[in-house]
Amino acid sequence: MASRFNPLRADAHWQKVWEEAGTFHASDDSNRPKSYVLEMFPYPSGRIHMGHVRNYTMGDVLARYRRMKGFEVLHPMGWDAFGMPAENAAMEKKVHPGEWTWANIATMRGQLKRLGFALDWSRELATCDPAYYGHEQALFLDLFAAGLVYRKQSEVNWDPVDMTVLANEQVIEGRGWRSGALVERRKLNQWFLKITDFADDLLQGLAGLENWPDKVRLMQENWIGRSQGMRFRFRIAEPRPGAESFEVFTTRPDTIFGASFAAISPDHPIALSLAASDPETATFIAECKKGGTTAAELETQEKKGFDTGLKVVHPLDPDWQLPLFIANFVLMDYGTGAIFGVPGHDQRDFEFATKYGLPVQRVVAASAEEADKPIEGEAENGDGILVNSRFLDGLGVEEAKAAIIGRAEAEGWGEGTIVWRLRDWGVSRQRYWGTPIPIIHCEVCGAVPVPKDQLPVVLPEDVSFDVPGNPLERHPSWKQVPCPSCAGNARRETDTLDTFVDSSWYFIRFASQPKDRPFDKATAESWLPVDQYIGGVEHAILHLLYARFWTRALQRIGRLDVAEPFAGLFTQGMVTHVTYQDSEGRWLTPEEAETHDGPVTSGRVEKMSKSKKNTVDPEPIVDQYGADAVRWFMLSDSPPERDLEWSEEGINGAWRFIQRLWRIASEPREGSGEDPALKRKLHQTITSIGANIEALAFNKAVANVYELANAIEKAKPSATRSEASETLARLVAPMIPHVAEEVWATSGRPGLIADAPWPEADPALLVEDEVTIAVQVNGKLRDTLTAPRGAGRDILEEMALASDKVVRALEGRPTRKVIVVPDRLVNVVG
RNA sequence: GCCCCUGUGGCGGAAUUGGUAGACGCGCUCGACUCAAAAUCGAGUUCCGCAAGGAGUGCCCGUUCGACUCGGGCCAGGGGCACCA
Repeated sequence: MASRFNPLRADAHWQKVWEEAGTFHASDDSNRPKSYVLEMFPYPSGRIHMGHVRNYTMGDVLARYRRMKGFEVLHPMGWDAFGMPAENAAMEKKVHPGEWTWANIATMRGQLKRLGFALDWSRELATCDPAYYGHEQALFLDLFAAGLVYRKQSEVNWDPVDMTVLANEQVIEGRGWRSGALVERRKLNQWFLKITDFADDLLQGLAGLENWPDKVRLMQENWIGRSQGMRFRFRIAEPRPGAESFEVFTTRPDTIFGASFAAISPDHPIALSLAASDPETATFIAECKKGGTTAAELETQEKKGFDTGLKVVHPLDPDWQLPLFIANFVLMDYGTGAIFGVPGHDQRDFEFATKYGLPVQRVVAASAEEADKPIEGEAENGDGILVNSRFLDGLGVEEAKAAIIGRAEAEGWGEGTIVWRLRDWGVSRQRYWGTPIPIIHCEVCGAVPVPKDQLPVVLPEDVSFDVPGNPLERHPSWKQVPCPSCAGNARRETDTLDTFVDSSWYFIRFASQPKDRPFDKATAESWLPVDQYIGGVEHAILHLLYARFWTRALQRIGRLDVAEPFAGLFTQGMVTHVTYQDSEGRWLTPEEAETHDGPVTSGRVEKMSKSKKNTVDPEPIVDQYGADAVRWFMLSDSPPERDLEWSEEGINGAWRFIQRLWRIASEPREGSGEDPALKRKLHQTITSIGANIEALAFNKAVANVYELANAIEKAKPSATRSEASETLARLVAPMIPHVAEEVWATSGRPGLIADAPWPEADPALLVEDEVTIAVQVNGKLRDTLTAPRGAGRDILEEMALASDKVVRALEGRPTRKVIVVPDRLVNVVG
C-alpha cells in the first residue's frame, strides 16, 4: 500500500472510471426521488478562475451527497456563450467570435473535468449553438404571439464612433468605454418583453421563496418597487390644441392643498407639442437631452425648470391656479411623466421651489397648534396631522390619503392606483454575437414573425469586424429576405437578443432537450423547480428576475406549469487575495512583489481581478496539489456566503489534510472490541456532517470531519476504530471524492464510493449518557461537575452546593435561589 | 438621502430555543525524530497575572438568576437602490 496519496494518478484514474460508468448521468425516468442541483453556468471567457472553482465545488458536494442519500440527481453544466467579449476579441485578435468562444469552451471544459465534478456532461449545452438559440427564437415567437413582446421607441446610450448602443455600465464619465467618444442619448426602435405585466406576481412570489436569502428577496422587492398612490387629471386653464389636460401620479395625495406648481417631463407629449411652436421651449428640451443616462450623471445634474407660462387648475378649487413647468428631473417612464410639487413636504420640490421663488406651504404638522410654523431648511416628510387643508384638517396622513382618494373617485377626477418602478425589459442589442431576433420587417405587413419551420435563424459566418457597428446590418445579403406573409420586399431584424434571454431558460433545457422543440413539458416539470441554485450575488436582480419572469411567462402561455424556477437559492462569496503595489502605486503580482527592488506595500485583500494582478490560476494549483486539496480548501474555514481569502498556507493545509486522511483511512484494520466513546462520536458526526452539507454550511462540515479524524487518531485500535476509519471515507466522499474512491478501492470494497449509500446514524448513540454540568454562582462559572444524563434537579442542586468552589464564591452569603437546568447547569444565586 | 447586512483571539471562524465563549483550521512557541531540512508526531497558544484570581464577543444603557444571542441608543465597515413623484 502506498504511503502517500498520489493525486495526479488518482484524479485521472477515477475521473475516467466515473465517465466510463456514466456514474453521474441523470435518468429522466428513474423512480428515485429527483433532485436538481444547479450552479450558474459560466461565460466562456478563456479560463476557469477560482470563483468558478468555489461555486462548482459547493454544488458538487451537494449533488454527490444527495446521490448518496438516494436521490436521482440532475447536475448539469453548460456555457453562457454569447456576449460582447467574443466580439471584442474578434476586433482585437482578428478571430471569429465563434471560433474564439468554442476554443474557450474546450479549454474550460477540460479544466472543469480535472476537478472531478459530478456533472452530467451528456446534457452540456452552449447558448451560441443554433441547436439552443433556435429553440429560444421559437419561445420568443410564442411570447410574441401571446402579446408579451412589443416594439417601441426608447432612449439609449449611443456611441457615435463605434455606432452601437452601450449599456449604462459601459459609459464612463459620459464617454464610450472603448471609443472615448461623447455618448449621445438617442431614440431607437427596440424590442421589449412585458415584464411589467408580471410585476405583482413577481413581487408576491418572493414571499414563497423561503429558501432564498432575505437579502436577495429584498433587493428584488426594491427593484420591482411598488408604490401605492393616486392618479388624477389637471386641466390647463387656457387650453390649446395638444395641451388641454394631463394626469399626474402622487404617493402623497394628502398633501394636495400644499401644491404650488405642476411639472411635466421634457419628453411629455404636452412639452413636445409646446416645443413645436415655441423655439425657447424647444431649446430647453434639447438641453435636457445632453449627457448620458447614468446614475452618476443624473446625480450631479442641476435641477432645471422651464416655466411654460401655462396654468393648471387645482382639482379641488376652480379658482386656484398653479404654474406649469417643464422640469428635467421628471421622468417620462415613471408614473405618468407629470407631477405636482409640494415644497413643504418633499425635498426635491422644496429645492425647486426655492430656486424658482414658489410658495412653500405647510399642510402637515405635529399638532394643530403648529399649523403656522414655517418650513425652513428642508422639507418635512414625516407623519402628523393635516393642517391648512380645508376638509382634511385634523386627519392623520393615512386617513387623509383615503379621504382624498375617496372624494376623487366619487367626483370622477382621479383614482387610487399602484405604480411600479420596474420597467419593461429592452432586449434589442445592436450586436453580432447574440441570438438573432426572429422577425422580418415588411414594407407592407410590418413586423412579421419568421415561420417556425424556418427556425433557427442562423448567424451568418462571413462577417467582418474591421468597421465599427453591427456586422449583421452591413452584411451584403443576410438581411434581405422576402416577407413570409406577402412575399414582398422585406428585411430581417438585425438586432440580436440580450444575453440575459439566453440564461432565462437554460435550466429548463437542461432538464429536457428534445431536438424538435425547446423542451418537453412533462419531463421538464418532473425536474423543476431547481432545488438548489448556487451563484454569485451579482445576479441577485437581473438574471434571477428575468428567469423568474420568463418562467411565469411560459406558464401563462401554457407551456410549463412552474411558477418559480429556483426553489432554493444560495449566493456564495468571492474568492479574494492580497494585492501588492510598488511605490508608484502600480499593481504587482505576488511573484513580482517578491523580486521587486524598492518598497512594496501589501494592499487590501480584494476580489481576484486581472487589473489588480492578484489572480491565482487554478490549473497549476490542481497540477501541484490535486483536485481534492483545492476542493477541500474551497470548503474550509470561510462560511460559503462570505469571501474566501486565497492563501498559500491554506492550500498547504488542505494538502496536508488529504495526506493525513489517506493515512488514517488506509491504515491496516486491526484491534477488536468496542470503543463506546468513539462510536458515539462517529454517529454524532454522521448526523452533523449530513445536516451541515444540507444547510450548505461546508465550513462546519469540514470542522466535523477534523474532529472525527482527531478522535480516530487518539483512539486505541478496536473494531470501532476500524469501522470509523472506513465510515470516514464515505463522509468525505462528497467533498474530496478522489481520495475517497482510492481508500474505498484499496480497502477492497466493491463498486464505487460515489454509489455507496450515506452512512446511517444510530439515534440511540446521538446523545451522551454522561453530561458536564456548569455550576455558576450569580451567573459566573465557578465549577463544573459530571452527572448522569437525566439526573434530577434535587441531585444536581445538592452536588452543586457541595462544591468547595461554590462555597468559597458565596463568601458566607445565604443561598437565595437555585436555578437548575437539567443536563446543562446549576446557577446558585446568593 | 432611503433600505439592508456585518462587527467574537495574531488570522479564518464555532457556539439548538438566552445556559461552560473561543469548537475546527491557519499561524506561532516549545519538545521528539533527523547530520540537517522537509514531512510527521507530542505539548501549549483570548488578554492581564508567578499564582490565586480578574477582565473579555465594536461602544453605552436596559431586560434576565444568567446575554455573542433579546430590546433601545451610538460607532465602524460592507452592500443594494437612488431625480421614483
